[in-house]
Amino acid sequence: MKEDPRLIATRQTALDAAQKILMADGVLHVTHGAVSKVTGISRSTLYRHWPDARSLRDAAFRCIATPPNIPPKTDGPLRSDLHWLLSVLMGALNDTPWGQIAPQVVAAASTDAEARLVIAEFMKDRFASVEAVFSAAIDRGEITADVPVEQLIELAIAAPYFRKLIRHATLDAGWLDQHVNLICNLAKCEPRS
Amino acid sequence: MKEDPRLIATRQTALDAAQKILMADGVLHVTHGAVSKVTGISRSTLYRHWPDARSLRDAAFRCIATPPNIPPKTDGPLRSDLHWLLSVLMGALNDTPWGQIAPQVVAAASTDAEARLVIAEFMKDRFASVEAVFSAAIDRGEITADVPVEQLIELAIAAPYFRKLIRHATLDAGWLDQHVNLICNLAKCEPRS
DNA sequence: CCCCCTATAGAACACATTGTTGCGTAACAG
DNA sequence: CTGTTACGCAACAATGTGTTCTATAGGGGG
Repeated sequence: MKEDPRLIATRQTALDAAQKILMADGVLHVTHGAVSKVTGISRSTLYRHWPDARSLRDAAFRCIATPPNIPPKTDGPLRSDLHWLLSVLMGALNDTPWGQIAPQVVAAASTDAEARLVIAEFMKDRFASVEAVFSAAIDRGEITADVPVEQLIELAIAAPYFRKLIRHATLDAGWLDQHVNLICNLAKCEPRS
Repeated sequence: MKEDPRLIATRQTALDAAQKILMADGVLHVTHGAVSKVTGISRSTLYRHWPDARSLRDAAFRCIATPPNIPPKTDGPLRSDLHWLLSVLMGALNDTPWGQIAPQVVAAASTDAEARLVIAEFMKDRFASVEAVFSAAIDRGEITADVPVEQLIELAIAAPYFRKLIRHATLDAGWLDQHVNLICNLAKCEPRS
């Protein structure tokens, strides 16, 4: 028993429109009425698919927040691996829908457990990627095992997000170079009590 | 000609209620009707003070976002100064209204220039505080002048905000110790090309 | 102390958004 | 071909938004 093609078509059309509205006008404007106006789909039909405004917004969020796959690279020197990985993250923030809606997900997360989950899973993947890079460096003996990897991962990821979401500063190649330098130095310098 | 005390009283009462609603239920629920219901102030009166929903919400935001004054301390060792300063910032994020509404300001900033301004000014103060600490350390000769101060400031501040707003992780004394250690190490370790 | 000014309360109004319901129609599946 | 199901449409209530009018109560200047 295959799924009714009408269901699929409606869902697809509506979600496409919802995403466009989300990115263009913000979460507040993602509404059954607005999607109906854009797509021509009846409002009651939309309500049948997404019973309330929240579920509609959540659906739009989830569509966009799907993380891009990050092909692993843990073979080169630490600096090289980190640079490549962070450039991917930076690119996602700069050039994908995720970068545009992330602030709104962050805000939603302050009152909404669902949004917190979206972020938590998203970040879990990011942390795992960076962690793999550091682990490989330790295995190679490039850095010692006693460096505070957890903290370095956090700093590595926090900086681009902070610049993008909070400071609204640019994320360009020049900044990335400096950032990677700093993290690498930190990973390789001896802790002084 | 003094200002009518009724104006002042109304504004005060309404803004207090608006702030409570903002923190408890989110920006969406800050509405003339809601404030009216809580305070007993007539809806028409509220509209006379704040002509539309946006101005009411902005007013509530601005009330809360007023930064706490940070008394400067730049006399001790770098580690001590930094620890003290960041503990103040951390405390603000943990225990003041600002920590609760910051996510919503961040989200608003993605589509609203007004909110971007609020954040920019807020961060400008924070950066200046940290910068003063580093400058003093350089003057004392505790660190060399060639450390990338700009980046260190950003890392120092980015980490607590990232943890609080995005990861929703705890900001406790133990974490702060580690964080300060890391930043200090970074400030004092020799760059390796 | 009194009068004028003005802020407030209250009600009525138009309008948009949110969400529900019932019904006729059209499309899909077996 | 027939039963099921999704769709569009219209009507509906409830809430939020914003305006306008009038009556009243409170404060300040003379």
